[in-house]
Amino acid sequence: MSTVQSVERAFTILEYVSAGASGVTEIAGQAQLPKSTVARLLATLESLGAIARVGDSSEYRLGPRLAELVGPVDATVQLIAAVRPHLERLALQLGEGTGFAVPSGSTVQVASQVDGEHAVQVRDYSGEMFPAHVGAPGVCMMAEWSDADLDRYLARPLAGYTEHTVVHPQQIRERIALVRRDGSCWAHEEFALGISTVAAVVRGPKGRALGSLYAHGPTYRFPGQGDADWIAEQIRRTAQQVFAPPADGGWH
Amino acid sequence: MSTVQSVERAFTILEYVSAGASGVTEIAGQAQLPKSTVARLLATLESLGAIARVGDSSEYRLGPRLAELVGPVDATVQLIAAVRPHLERLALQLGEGTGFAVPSGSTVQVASQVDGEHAVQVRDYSGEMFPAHVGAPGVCMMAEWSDADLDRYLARPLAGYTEHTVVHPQQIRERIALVRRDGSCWAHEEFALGISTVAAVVRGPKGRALGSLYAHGPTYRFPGQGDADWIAEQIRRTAQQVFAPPADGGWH
DNA sequence: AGTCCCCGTCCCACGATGCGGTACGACATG
DNA sequence: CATGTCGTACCGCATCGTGGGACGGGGACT
Repeated sequence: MSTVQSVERAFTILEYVSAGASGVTEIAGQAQLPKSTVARLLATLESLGAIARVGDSSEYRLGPRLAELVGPVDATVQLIAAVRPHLERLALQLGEGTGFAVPSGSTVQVASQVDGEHAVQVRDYSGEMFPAHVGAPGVCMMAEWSDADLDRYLARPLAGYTEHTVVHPQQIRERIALVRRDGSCWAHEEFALGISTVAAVVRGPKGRALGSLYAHGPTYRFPGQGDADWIAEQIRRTAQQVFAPPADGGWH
Repeated sequence: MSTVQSVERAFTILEYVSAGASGVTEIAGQAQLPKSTVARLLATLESLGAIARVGDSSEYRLGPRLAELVGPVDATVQLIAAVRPHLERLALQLGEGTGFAVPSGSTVQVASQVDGEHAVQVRDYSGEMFPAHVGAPGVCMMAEWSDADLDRYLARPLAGYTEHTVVHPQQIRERIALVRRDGSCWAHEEFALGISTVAAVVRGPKGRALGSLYAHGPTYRFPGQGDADWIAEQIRRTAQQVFAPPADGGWH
């Protein structure tokens, strides 16, 4: 079936506005459309609430309407609330800090963090975002990506946060293969010197990966000698418990 | 300037899909449009990723594209991260539990909660949602609404969670007037028996209300005798500190 | 098994709507 | 003051979107 050109153009304009383009002429240039066409589509999107002008200017930003349609904030807040008791229990069990990161495009964002019991701690990263390849939580999320998404991500230059950050695409692919096999991932001093992290994904009731649950600590004591496998097992086990199915084996 | 009918229709369809309507015929009926028109617009939205079919069926759901455009999860997670140290400090200062609620349509959702020091505590409400009129945080958010939004909300039957919940529209209007004057709000045993809450809104750098910061405790000890005004002052002061402007008086 | 009903898809004729060029006023800059 | 750029409004045109209707598929019912 054919599609509607005007609607496709409207979404193109929304993408440019979302990406920061803000005036009629700028958007027309980027979208390769006549100004009058862009102006008319902008007026339509504005009347719908999909975009809004900034004050009296001719600069546009996304408006409230799309957020109203999507409404995902509630789900993420509930997810964080559901995960946090597990983070607290795990922090007591391991004696180290724990955290939960949610995917956000090709980054992951630290959504919740619980301190361990030691005086020497990992600082609070709550709210901060990292490229997906930088550290165990993100690599665990990447293991859930399609091949196409992974290829696209690895085709671009990747930032190294420390000299230990794995940035070579082939090495990233290999460790993703390991994550897919083992269900968890260790990273040492990759997003910050002196910090080690082990992560596993939290899956929702329907099996979709919602984020990564992890523990971290100073590399000099975490993991303790011979503890890495046991700690990884606790991480995987805790991640599975967040949305554990009933004992009869499944959801209906 | 004129607007583009096809784009308006596409958004109408998105609203019906978002609200749960799922098939061509159902949406056509609700939107009062011919089936072929709806089918073509659905096909366009599907090709854009704005909606997606559920498996091989003809049921539609919102697709990932809109969430990608909006991307508000990051902002809320960052907001929660920004607020939490203030909640922790305030909980220590007051000796009672504190919390932060974000607006979600005509409800408010408890986004973060910190326990007080007492053995007798308010239980964890993290993630839970309440109608805006039920309790201090929501009433503070309502004080930010336009008159039209307020009229619309008050025109419908309002749930009472306890016999103390204020559900009479005129009384709600009066207390909103008080919030607008005083900048904070007390509520006693309105969303749950035995719990008192005092709240004030947290404003972003540009003055927009982002959510409500509050303290709560068992009504028998909170507030202490003669403490209500002082506690309210601490709540307002803490709320203002979350995004305090520089000392020169403003943002530029 | 046959019939009926409803759904979603597709096709096509038609004209309404969207397109895009252009002019103009407002504003910023030198 | 001159110039350049922007956003808006207008208008002629024809392309694109509309909507009626046919059709095949699938499910329900007898």
